[in-house]
Amino acid sequence: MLLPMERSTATNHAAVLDAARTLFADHGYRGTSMKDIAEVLGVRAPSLYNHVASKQDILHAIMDKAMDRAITALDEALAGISDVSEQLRRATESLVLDFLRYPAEVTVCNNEVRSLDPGNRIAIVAKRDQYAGRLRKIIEQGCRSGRFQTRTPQLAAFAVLEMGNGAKSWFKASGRYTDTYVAGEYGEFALRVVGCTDSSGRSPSAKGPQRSKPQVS
Amino acid sequence: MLLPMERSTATNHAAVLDAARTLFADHGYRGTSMKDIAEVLGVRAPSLYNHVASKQDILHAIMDKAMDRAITALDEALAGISDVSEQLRRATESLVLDFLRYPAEVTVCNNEVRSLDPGNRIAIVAKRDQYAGRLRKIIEQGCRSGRFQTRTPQLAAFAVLEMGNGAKSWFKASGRYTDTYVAGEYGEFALRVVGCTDSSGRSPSAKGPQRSKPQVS
DNA sequence: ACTACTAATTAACGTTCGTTAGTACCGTAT
DNA sequence: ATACGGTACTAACGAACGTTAATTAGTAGT
Repeated sequence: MLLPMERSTATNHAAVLDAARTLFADHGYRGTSMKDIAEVLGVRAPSLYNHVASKQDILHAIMDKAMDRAITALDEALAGISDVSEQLRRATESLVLDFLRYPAEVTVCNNEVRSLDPGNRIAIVAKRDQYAGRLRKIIEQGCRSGRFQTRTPQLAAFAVLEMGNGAKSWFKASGRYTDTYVAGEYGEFALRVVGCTDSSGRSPSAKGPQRSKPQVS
Repeated sequence: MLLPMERSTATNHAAVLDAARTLFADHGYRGTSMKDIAEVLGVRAPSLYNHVASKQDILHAIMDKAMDRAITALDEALAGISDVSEQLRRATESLVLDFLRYPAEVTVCNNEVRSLDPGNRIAIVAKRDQYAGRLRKIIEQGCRSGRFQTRTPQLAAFAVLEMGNGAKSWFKASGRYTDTYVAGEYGEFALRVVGCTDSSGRSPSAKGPQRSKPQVS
C-alpha cells in the first residue's frame, strides 16, 4: 500500500481539522455540531470518530497547531536581531502576517479558549502567555534602554497585540493591500505606540521610503 | 400598587439581562442555558418567560443597550470639540472607558454578533458600523488637514478600535491603574498611531505633564 | 370577600447534541 | 481465495436544550 486510497474526497485527520476550523471560526465551538463538520466532508457524523477521538480533541488540535505555528514564526522573525526597535517591528509584522494568513485559526484561538477542557486550556493559555510575554519583554527592554518612550510598557504591549485583530477583520473585507504591506504598516503603528523615534535605518515617517507598495488585489 | 413588591431578590426584565450579561460574556450565548440564567436569579428556567420573550431577545436587548450607550458616550465626548486631534483623543478615551466600565457588554458585542438572528444582526451591525465610521472619519479628516501622518487612515482606524480590547482584557487582570488613567494612555496611543505631532495643548510626550496619576487599587 | 394580575411552579413537548455499538463494504496483502 | 485493516454506514443511547401548557400562590384594588 504505497499510495493512499484515492477517493473523491479524502477524509483523514487533517481534513477533519480543516473543515472544523472554518466552522468553529464562523459559528463557534458550541455552535458547530459534529454533523456540521461531517457534512462539509460529505460524510455522516459518526464516521468522524475514525479520525479523531472527540469534538474537544478537534478544538485542542486546531489551537495547539496554531499556537505552535505563531511561536515558530516569531522565533524566525527575531532570529539574529539584536536591535530592539527592529525586534518590535519584526515581531509585530510576524504577528499581523500570521493573523492575515490564518484568520480562522486566530479567530478560534481568540474566542474559544473558554471552550477548552481544563487540562487543554492551561496548556494553550501557557503558550499564549509565552507569546505575549516575549512581546512585552521587547517593549520593556526598549523602555529601559531609552529607545522607547511610554509610561506604560505593559499597556502598550497589549495595545500592539490587539491591533492585529483589527487588521484581520478589516483585511477580510477590503482587498486593497497585500498582507505584507498591511503587516508593514502595523509594524510602524507598533513603533509609534511605544514612542520610538529612531527605528534604526528604516524610516517610521510617512515621508520616508516605503517598504512595499500597496497593491490592488 | 405604588411600591413594587419587595422580594428578597426582585426578578424583572433588567435583572434577567444583568444575569445573562455575565454568563454570555464568560461562556458565550450558546454555552449559556436558560437554566443557567435562572439559577443566578434563584428561579426555574420557565419563570424567565414572564419577563422576556425568548433567549434571543435577551441577547438582542443586551447588545442594543450596550451599543446605544457607547454611541451616546461618543456623542458627549465629541460635543463642541472642533480640533481634530482633540476629537481623536476624546473619542479614544470614550471608547476605552466604555470598554473598561462595561467589559461584559463589550465582550458580548464583540463575540456574539454571529449568534443574533438575521433581523437583529443587521440592526446591531448598523450601529456598530456607525460607531466605527465616525472614528474613521475623524482620522481621515486629520489626514486631509495634514495634522495626522499616516498612509492608511482606514487601517489606523481599525488599529485604534481594536486597541481598546487589549485594555479591557488587561485591565481585568491587573488593578494598578484607574480606568481614566488607562483611557488617557490609550488616547495618547491613538494620536501616536495616526502620526499626530501636535496635539493642541496637551503633551503627547512622556516627559510632559500627566493628565492623571496612576493609582494602586 | 371577590376579582384581577403577576410571577412562580411542575410536567412535558419535540429537537438536537456527542458519542457508542454493531455491521457492511472495499482495497490490499498473504 | 481468504483474511485483514481501514472506513463508512444505520441505529440507538442518554442528556440537555428552548419553549409551552396548566396550575398554584400571593398581592392589590374594589
